[in-house]
Amino acid sequence: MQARIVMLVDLDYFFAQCEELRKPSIKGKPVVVCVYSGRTKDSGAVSTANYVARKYGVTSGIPISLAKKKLQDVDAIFLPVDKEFYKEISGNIMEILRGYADHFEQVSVDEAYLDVTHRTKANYQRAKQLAETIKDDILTQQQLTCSIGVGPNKLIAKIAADIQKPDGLTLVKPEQVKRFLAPLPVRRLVGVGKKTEKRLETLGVRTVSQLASFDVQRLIDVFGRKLGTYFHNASLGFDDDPVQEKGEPESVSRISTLKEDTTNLGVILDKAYRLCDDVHSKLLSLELMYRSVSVYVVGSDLSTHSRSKTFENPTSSLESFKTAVKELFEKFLAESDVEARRVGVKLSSLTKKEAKQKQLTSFFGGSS
DNA sequence: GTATGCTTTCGGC
DNA sequence: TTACGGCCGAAAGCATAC
Repeated sequence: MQARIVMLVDLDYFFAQCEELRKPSIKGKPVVVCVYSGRTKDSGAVSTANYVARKYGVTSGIPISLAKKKLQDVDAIFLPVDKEFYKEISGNIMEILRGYADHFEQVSVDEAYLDVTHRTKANYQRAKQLAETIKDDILTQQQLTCSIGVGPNKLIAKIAADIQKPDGLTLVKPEQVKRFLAPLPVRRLVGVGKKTEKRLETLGVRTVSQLASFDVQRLIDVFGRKLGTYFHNASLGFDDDPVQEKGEPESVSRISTLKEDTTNLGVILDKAYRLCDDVHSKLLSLELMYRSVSVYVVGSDLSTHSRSKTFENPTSSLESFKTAVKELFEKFLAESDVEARRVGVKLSSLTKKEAKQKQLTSFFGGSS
């Protein structure tokens, strides 16, 4: 593949920044955006907090009550998440970003990759100017800040964007890649999770530079050809994954907290079937069919569990969905004594609802 | 023996 | 003192296919 220039644009503390936008008077105060579960007044978790709140140790995922404790003597703002509002703002920004890219890929509500090779003539000076223009434009049009990483591929752009934030801009030119990556822990590479980190550590590999000098054949022996080759390439900063528009989602799910912990199938199904209706209507609006059904349980001890089943053929039936959900929860309750705190349902192995199935049916079904 | 697919769990945002 | 969401895709661990 020819030399590319890829950017990752990451909107800073996105949900909290959206709230500052809606109500500028809260700027400068700690802003904590929360998902309230509705169980008790303050049950729930922190989704995002602005940097003022982060100074007090309030970060994503901590319990709301803990966040309140950390901010007890401070004039802090606690707000419930308003996803629709954030999506609307995200949509505006993604539209702006798309206009600056040869190829565009939105990866989440607040992140997108831009391949800008052509319009910068593969020149980093121009790429830096373009990134500054993008930051200005987002600030002018939406009054939001972002952090941008620029590099020869998605792997480098992503890691670069994390170097300076909020309101950061980090360029890593091809000739800088090696020194940029060398000191990083292997954990920073996409594809290296906790287990893989451990396995690499037993091989004496902790940093990317150690990975880079590790024998490829041994990596392949340990991790298999696909993964071994990938690790080797990543350690050298090679990544040919193209920037391209995401197709359809791979799964559609909903999860919700119960009023009280329970092992009662009826109570669980009452909640789960309503989640099924939501997920199914989402499925139809996307014109997709599913082949796999999963259920989740988060136990009273916050342990997570799931069960799933995969059908022979894709379908879009709500009845089959609910029947499968019932079977899966029955199965789960029969083989576990976990009390359910939260329950969820998921459809996956999604495919476009189209002529393909019909062709198969008419081919095999003949006269019908 | 490796690749692929399915199931379950993990972790980032 | 404890405290605890919702969603997604990645990771991990098997089972089975090639």
